[in-house]
Amino acid sequence: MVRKPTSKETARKPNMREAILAAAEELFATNGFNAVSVRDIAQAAGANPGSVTYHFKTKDGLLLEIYRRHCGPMNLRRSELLAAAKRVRDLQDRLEAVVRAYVVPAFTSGSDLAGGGARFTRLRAVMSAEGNEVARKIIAQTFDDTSHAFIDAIHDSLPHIPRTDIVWRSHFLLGALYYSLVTPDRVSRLSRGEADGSDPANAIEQLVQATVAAFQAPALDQAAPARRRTTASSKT
Amino acid sequence: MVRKPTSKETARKPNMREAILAAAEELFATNGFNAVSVRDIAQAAGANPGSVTYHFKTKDGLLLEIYRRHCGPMNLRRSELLAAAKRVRDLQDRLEAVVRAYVVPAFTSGSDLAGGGARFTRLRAVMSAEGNEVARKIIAQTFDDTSHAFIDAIHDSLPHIPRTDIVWRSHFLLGALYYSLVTPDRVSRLSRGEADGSDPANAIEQLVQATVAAFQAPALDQAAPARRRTTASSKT
DNA sequence: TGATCTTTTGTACGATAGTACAAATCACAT
DNA sequence: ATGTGATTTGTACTATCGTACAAAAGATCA
Repeated sequence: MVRKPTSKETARKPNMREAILAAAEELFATNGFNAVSVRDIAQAAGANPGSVTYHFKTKDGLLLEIYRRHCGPMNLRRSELLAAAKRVRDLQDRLEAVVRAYVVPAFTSGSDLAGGGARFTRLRAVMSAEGNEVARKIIAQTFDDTSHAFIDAIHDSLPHIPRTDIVWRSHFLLGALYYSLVTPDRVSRLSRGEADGSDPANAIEQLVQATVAAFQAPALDQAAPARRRTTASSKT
Repeated sequence: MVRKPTSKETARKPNMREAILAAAEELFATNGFNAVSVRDIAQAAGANPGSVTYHFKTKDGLLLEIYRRHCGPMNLRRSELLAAAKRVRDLQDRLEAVVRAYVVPAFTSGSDLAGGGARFTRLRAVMSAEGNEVARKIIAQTFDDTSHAFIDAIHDSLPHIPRTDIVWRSHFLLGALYYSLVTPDRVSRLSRGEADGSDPANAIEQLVQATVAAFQAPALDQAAPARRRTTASSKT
């Protein structure tokens, strides 16, 4: 039997507010912020443009609410996975577990909260590329703590690597992660159909494997950068 | 003595067309395509909005011309560097040389052509994130050849790694490269000022070092994915 | 049922978008 | 100097943008 909505969550369409949020998330994540109009969002959600104003006041407010809804559950899940990963004894295994704890939630397909989800991660990728102001503020506030926690955990597994190198490499990890979600088709194209860039499990395994190796690379000696052998960097 | 312009390249401002292209490149690369208006570009170039229409007909045409101008010289330079890298005998050294040949041109600071330049690379990153149609077409046409050439070269240095893995890892490389150019300040912030994310030489060394290690990671056995030890991937 | 609060609709307003086009201005060969 | 072709300017048109707001519709409870 279908549950009869108790009080608040009623409307002609069951929870139109959610539909608008989902539509906006999808459209922003695939086309960017400015390319999508409020009318586009309303149409995709089967709503009236005025409804968007009613629920979220402004277009920025809509984006803000998308972030607000995801950040809490996502960081919670990440710190859970991180805590579990940190309990791994073997240093090598722990490193992989930590990386996995960072990567896995970003790829979860669930359109609902809890874990962030691939769509929200892609949204963040696009917003950061566009230099969106609203997103920039939230990210610096919300994600830097998580990032530091992961960097610390990785540093614990690799004590001989300077923190600076860890920061760079985890930055590369996030870039690779973002790009895999933004243009998965490129992988399929370049591999001539042999790999499916849209398959999350595949992407996760590849990303974890490659990233763990990158973290384990020897430290980059900043004091004497000219020491490194440079074979074919000529012809500048 | 200042050269007197011969015939074509004359205007009140020496080559206003170039100024518009440069301004558009800068604005698109930092704010995205739709966030920048033709009037913004004209103002930044010290030109009249009508001038943009005169030279490039449409806003898409302007973006197209930016790509057209860079792609030729950039791919030329890349294949030069790649050819030089492929002549390196030692496999380990060759791999690093190939990666360097891929990375270095993308970071060159010169605002003028020849090498692509960081600004154009950042532009490509933003356009790919936004799913820009004009950019998508050009990229598939122009860059896939270069990408394949690099993938082949890397595969030659790592014969025991399946091509699929190489594709994934070079995809991650491009993502990391893009992200480093999009938000360099994040590196400075997370390293608490110890690293300068905006320093190209620094970024290149870190990226090359990490990427070479990633490429050298053991192959990911796709036939038996459950074989891999999985320590803390529980709690799904 | 009728009162009241929440939500949706429809419409409209000012701002700004991309682009077109005629007039003005320039560089330069004659 | 003057005519000519290339470029720049100024302006205007239409479309669409984000947003506001009053009216309609729905839900809830006395």
